Amino acid sequence: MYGLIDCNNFFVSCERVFDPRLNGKKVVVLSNNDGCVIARSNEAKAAGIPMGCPAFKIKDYTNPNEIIQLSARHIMYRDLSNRVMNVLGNEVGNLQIYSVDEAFFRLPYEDVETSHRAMADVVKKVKQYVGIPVSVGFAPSRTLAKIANHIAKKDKRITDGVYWLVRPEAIEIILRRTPIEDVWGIGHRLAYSLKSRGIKTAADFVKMPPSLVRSLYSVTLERTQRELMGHDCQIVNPVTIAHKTIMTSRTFGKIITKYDEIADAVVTFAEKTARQLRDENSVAGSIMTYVRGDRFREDIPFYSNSCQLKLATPSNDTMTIVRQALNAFNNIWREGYAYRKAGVMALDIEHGGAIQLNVFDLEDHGKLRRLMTSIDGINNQYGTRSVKLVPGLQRGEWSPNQTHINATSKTLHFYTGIIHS
DNA sequence: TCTGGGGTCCTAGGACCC
DNA sequence: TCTGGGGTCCTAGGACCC
Repeated sequence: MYGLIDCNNFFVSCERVFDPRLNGKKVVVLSNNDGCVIARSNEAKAAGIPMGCPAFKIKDYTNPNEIIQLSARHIMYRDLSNRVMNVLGNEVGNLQIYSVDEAFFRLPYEDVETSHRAMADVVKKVKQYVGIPVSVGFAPSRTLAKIANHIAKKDKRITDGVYWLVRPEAIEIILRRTPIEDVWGIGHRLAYSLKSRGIKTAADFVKMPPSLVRSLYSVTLERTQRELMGHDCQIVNPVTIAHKTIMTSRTFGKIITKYDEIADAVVTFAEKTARQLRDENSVAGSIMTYVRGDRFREDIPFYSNSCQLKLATPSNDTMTIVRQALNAFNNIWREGYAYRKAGVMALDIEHGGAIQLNVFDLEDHGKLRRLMTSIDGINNQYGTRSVKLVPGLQRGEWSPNQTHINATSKTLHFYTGIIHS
């Protein structure tokens, strides 16, 4: 039996914690570049604004004067997420944190009654201590727990935020009411394909012969099907285990054409990637840099490319990562194109092995001098602003737009400074 | 005017080897 | 002119998730 706890409208709920005036209003939180909608209050959902809606299309759905648009503050969301997970972790073991706003766990007690009371209590405590509304769904598999959680959120008859989807007859009824595209693991491509075969609901899907599902599609989809039948297929790889890739990328706030300005972004992304590697006690075996133009502009030539380079020795050292990211960038840089996005990715990651030398371990002056010599060398080669030993993202020409930071919660200045982690 | 960022897994196909 | 069969490894790309 699996439980899934999921925060309701998480980013919007976070904003409301610090600004109660947002309660009852149509509120949306926008993606990094104020690009599109990544969280909606119930009121905004009721107005018909879809997830992922580009910000400039919001007016197609509702009077723009009635809706509050906010730039995302991911550092603050991460902070509140940790607090939610702490409250939850005190109550249940085997917590698998799946994303910033949801976690799976095993039945906390032997019997259903006690488990239900315990979880209803957790829902209350999270609201009371952290200020975030959450819902809990229980079911025999994680895919069904997703559906159960959805019901816990939607069904008005559920007043304590906890819903059990366990009895086979109940599961059957619910699957009949679940559109195929609402099943976890079935995106719009698969939903489109399945519908063309007459599979419209989760119940239709479960009736397909599993061997057919596998031969027509994949083992992944067959696992989803078995999960819907109530079998636990371990389809989740919780994010709490070590990362296999680490990426830092941004869409620029405007089109960038100059080498130095993009190199500045690449260096910044590489610094952050290296820092995260060290935070996770990992080293990367290779580094990839990519650049791309503006995919929505048809009036200018589009260019997109990437280059992956191995490191001589797996490393998490800022200097090493930055240098290789710039090497990769130099391989793909083309003069005369308009760039809108760049990113740096660490791959072939190894964990927990021998700790590599990194710049923050360098204490004696000889090492430090050699380090600075290296920095100078790189700066000479790539431009004076190439290397900065300041962790975190800098403000450059490429910086994303964030024009909707909620100014009313001024005490949160701390959260609004630099781009999110 | 304006369309995010950061992940995972699976598969097909090519390179290479014996 | 002829030119097998079977295996592994790697990569690119496509699908999905929040």
